[in-house]
Amino acid sequence: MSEDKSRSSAAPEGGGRVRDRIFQTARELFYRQGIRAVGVDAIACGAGTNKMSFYRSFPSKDDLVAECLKAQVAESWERWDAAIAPYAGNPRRQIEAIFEMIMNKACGDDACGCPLSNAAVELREAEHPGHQVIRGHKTEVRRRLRALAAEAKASDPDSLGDALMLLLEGSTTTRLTFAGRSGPLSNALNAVRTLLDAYVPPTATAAKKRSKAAA
Amino acid sequence: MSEDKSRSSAAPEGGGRVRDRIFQTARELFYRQGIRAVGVDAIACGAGTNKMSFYRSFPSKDDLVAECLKAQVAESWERWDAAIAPYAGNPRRQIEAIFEMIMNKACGDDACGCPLSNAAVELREAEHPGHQVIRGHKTEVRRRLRALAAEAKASDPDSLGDALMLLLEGSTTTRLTFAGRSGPLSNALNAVRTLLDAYVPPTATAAKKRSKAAA
DNA sequence: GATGTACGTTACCGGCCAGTAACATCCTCT
DNA sequence: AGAGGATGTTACTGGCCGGTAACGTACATC
Repeated sequence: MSEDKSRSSAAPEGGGRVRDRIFQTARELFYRQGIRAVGVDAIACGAGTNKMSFYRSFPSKDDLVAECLKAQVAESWERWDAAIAPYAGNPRRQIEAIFEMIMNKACGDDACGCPLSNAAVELREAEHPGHQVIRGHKTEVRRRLRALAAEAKASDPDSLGDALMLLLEGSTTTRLTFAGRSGPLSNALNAVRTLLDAYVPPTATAAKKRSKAAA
Repeated sequence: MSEDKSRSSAAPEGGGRVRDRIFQTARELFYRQGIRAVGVDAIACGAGTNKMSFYRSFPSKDDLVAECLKAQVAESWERWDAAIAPYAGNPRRQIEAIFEMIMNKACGDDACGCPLSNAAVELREAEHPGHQVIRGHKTEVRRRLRALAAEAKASDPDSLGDALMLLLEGSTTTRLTFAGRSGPLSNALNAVRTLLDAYVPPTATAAKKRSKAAA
């Protein structure tokens, strides 16, 4: 009982420790078992509290779901930016880095694909608050991939960007059916590099690598 | 005598009209609203009958789900075979035809992506009877795409086949988030053709097209 | 006319679901 | 010491879930 370690109530309003525990527990359970498969009782219990404390922190399960998706979006962009940061000015390498990051994260050993895409399957009611979160995120992914393709001076940036997005979505999706890297995503990076080679015309800087391969 | 068509007891057990109505209703509702979102009451009611008749035809909802997935697999291969049949001996054209078929079916105007992939998201319990159906289907898709890539004399058939599968899965997945063809799948065929061009070495028969484009 | 079969109807079960009320506790800050 | 806020506890509602029992009805065949 007296085994308490950390105690701080600095959050401005409604934000306490219990809320964070519930939030993290919910994100994990939603991701592992699916949103519809997890009840608020299971979330509260998994967070070491009870349903009453849940409803003191969140107005409803749907609101929690939407908030979890928003947090997922934010974390996703953090990883995205961190992945491409080391290769600023090298859009081709940045694109590869994004896919490497995805391979390790959403397609890793204990991964279950993309939480946003999975949520899009589970939440079919058009009025669910999580819908615009998902759609906004995917739209931004598409925009950024197209922008990177343009920065890489692709012959058709929109086409390349969309192709990369399809590969990305396909990679996370197949992760749910094929365990580990045994599935087609083992060749995802090959596909990315092939598309880059095909869409990005040989420039002066890239010519040396290309001529070297041809020799 | 007992050789009538609609009423014979040729079906081993339980094959009637109500069963078919329930089956078709379930497939439609599962596809549109999701498997977990549809209860047996809604299925029976949608089929113009009641829950009791449901359980006279199917031992459980999970069995019905698995049977729906099996039917989906069978129909999927029918469409696949019908799509590639006109282009026998032309694997490259067959691959394009498959994607065209997918664009019209799983990514059509009123489509909700791939029922099998969606089911993989919703059915996370490892012991669900539908799991092996999904996995078997996706494995066969992968095998056939790789075989087509090999038949097309791709430089790396497995890599091309997997890339095509990722594009395919990505196309159906993005359909749930982007309405109509507004999403990245508008460039799916471009990606397919680009990959085919990149993986399939220019042969004598393909050289004329390629040299024509280069001129 | 008897029988069997397919189907409809009603009622019910236990369990889980999302969500709430009322009350007790404890911690923290003043 | 006292107050207020955050949390735990118990019990509850109403509804839907998957699944079942018992019974009634229509029909077709023999």
